[in-house]
Amino acid sequence: MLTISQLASYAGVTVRAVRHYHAKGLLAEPKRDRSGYRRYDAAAVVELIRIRTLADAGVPLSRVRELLAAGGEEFAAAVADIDQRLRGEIRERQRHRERISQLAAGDSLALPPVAVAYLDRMRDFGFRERLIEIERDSWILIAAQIPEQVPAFMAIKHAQIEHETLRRLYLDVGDLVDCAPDDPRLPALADRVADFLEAAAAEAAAAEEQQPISDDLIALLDAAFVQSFPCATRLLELLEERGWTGWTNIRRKEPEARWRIGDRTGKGLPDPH
Amino acid sequence: MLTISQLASYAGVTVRAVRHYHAKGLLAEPKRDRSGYRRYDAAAVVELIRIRTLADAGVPLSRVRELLAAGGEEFAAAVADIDQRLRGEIRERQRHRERISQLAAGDSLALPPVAVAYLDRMRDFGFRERLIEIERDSWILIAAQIPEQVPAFMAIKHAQIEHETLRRLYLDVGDLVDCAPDDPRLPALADRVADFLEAAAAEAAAAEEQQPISDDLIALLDAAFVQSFPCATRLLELLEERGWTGWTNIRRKEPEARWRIGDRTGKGLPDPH
DNA sequence: TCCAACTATGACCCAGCGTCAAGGTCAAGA
DNA sequence: TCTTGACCTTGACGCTGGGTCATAGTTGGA
Repeated sequence: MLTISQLASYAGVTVRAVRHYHAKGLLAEPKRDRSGYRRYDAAAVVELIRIRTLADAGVPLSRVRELLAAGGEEFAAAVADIDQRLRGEIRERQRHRERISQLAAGDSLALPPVAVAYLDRMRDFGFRERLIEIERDSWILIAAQIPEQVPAFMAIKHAQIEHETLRRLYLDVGDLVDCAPDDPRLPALADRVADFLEAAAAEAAAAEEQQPISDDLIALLDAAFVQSFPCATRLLELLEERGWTGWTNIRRKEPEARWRIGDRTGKGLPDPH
Repeated sequence: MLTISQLASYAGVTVRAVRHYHAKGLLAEPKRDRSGYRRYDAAAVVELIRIRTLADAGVPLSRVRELLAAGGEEFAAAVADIDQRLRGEIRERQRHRERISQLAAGDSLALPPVAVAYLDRMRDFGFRERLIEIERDSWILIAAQIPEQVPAFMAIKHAQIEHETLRRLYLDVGDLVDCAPDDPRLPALADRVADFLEAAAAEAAAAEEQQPISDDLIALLDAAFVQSFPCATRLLELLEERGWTGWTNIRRKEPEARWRIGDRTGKGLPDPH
């Protein structure tokens, strides 16, 4: 008669595994000797090897019993099932490999290549790194919500950044990214933004109407902007004085505002569902 | 400010996952409102999306923090590491697929094709199914211990089974597989076995010396034989009377026997290590 | 005011064992 | 005979990535 460690070593498994199989009901508990030790016969070795053979072939322990008892057809069906699971797991890892290599290639997480290209273009033009990070985070949010619309928006953004007047305006916004709310340059900047919007109002409105974004996302993006840009609240106030409201989706102020940027009460961010 | 479910749905994860990331220290706990509810800002959404992006690429959570903080080089190194792990997991599943398909092809678990062929040959010759099962179990044990020697032994067995006199002897052993220990045919069978051994002694000894098997394995195989063959003990006794000892490795009885077949005291099966 | 939907914490669950912990047993050497 | 080291026993926690209750407090709209 064999002790548990002899049994285990004959079958090439650990003692712990044998006990585990007992606990799972895969291997019958043998009789005990007078001191309570398990004592096995040769048949137990054969059974344990059969269990291991299945387990080593990727059969989950929960199905081992079924397969040990199965005849040809059931066995084949179960094997087909397990093989399908294995293929699924392989495909999953392969997708993971693709994704992770893309992450390693791009310099920024969770962004499509077009967006990374846009951020690089901003660097080319000498935008401040802080502002680029704010942009990056905005696009992470957008890509997470409406990934299919990102290319269209990126096309607009690329056009905008190549537009000299607009680019200078952006650059100047970037220069004030860390300024205090009472910075004297803010009102002048607000004037320029308002002037530009007046000049390009029709054009901008048309572009924005093309792809409507949900209010939720706009509110989230505005909130992100305000949080990472200390004097943003002040700038938005100045713009409101000049008849414009919002930032992500800036538009002429209407008589009654339905939501406000920087609103921290939660009203501006209803459940997106 | 966002509630946890709003945060979760913006990032496309479950509330439970968010709390799990808090518990793991991946996502900073936000401030609470007066009722103890977590309140998030837009930056938390970005951070959560970054975490999900990594997790969705197969990065284990335990490494996510490291990768979020990593610069280009460290990131690349970590990615290479993770990719290697993924490849290993893929290879493992592929091996599993191979093994399991082999199991589905062969009619018996844990046996190499040569052994399956031998068992089929036994069926051709009309051996009893019980005896075939005993053979199968023996070969499972052998294949588990010394897989590399199985083909050599199988060659011997194939030769033996094609040898008519020997085959008839085996067949008659098989016919007595379920007999009682006092069956009158047993002594006659023992005589025939002894006679055959006398005649083929030199030959058999030479064949067995070729590939020595460990005493442990021989004892295990003999024990398996005795357990599944009720009158085996009696048959072995009769053979001992005729000057032969053992079964798996049957040989002339020596003046002092170092181990005995069917010995249930454990002495015959020392730790194989 | 009530109810549905949310939030909080805590705990158990899955696989397949590895790894202590704490104590009992056994065989052999001094 | 005592000791020592190698076994044996059960029980419990750990890992991964959360899912799924359970119980209780909160919120918001009708």
